[in-house]
Amino acid sequence: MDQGQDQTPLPSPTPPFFPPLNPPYVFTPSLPSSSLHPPLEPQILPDIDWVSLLSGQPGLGENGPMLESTSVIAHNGGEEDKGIKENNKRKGSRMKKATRPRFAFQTRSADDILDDGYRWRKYGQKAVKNSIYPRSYYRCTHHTCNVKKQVQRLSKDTSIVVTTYEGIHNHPCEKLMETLTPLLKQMQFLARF
DNA sequence: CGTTTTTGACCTGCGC
DNA sequence: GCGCAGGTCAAAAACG
Repeated sequence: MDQGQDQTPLPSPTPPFFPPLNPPYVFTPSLPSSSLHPPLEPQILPDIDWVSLLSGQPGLGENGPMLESTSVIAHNGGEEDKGIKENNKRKGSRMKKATRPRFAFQTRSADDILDDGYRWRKYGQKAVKNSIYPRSYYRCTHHTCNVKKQVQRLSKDTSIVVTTYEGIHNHPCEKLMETLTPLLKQMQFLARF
């Protein structure tokens, strides 16, 4: 099932998603380009315990010590990934050893699904303890790409969606290419004169 | 009819 | 060892 993606060299240091870049990131709002939701006021959110969040520790969360916070928000396979490594130390074929980079950010949005330019297929949904909202699991639909993301709405502040990306896309952003291709063609055409 | 979503079952790690 | 929680699989259903 898994295909040894771990050895895949990272194509670039660029985060696997668009557009969040520098954590802690408050991305407001993030809505599909086609949607017509009224814009929401940008707002600085309270700190979150990203260590717990990113390492998949129990208590992801919305309750408890979560607000004690730290600035660690992106994981790149370094020391901070202990939790992930432990979590993936499995013998089954479906597990990876995983030192995959993980990034998480919050979005104040009415939509759970952010339009980040990539296509995702949902492969699971789980009820989360102490949360009225389930967590959804998505995988990039590109056949050679193994990037995953988790999406969960905070029950504490229902306007906030926490999205966690895991892995790096090894292919261009489809939507970006869609936009750029006609432009490139036009440039090539003009370049002939 | 191909693709995506839904959802229950299964697997694993962790705490007690 | 047991139960719980998180993550994934995979068959069936839904959708375009």
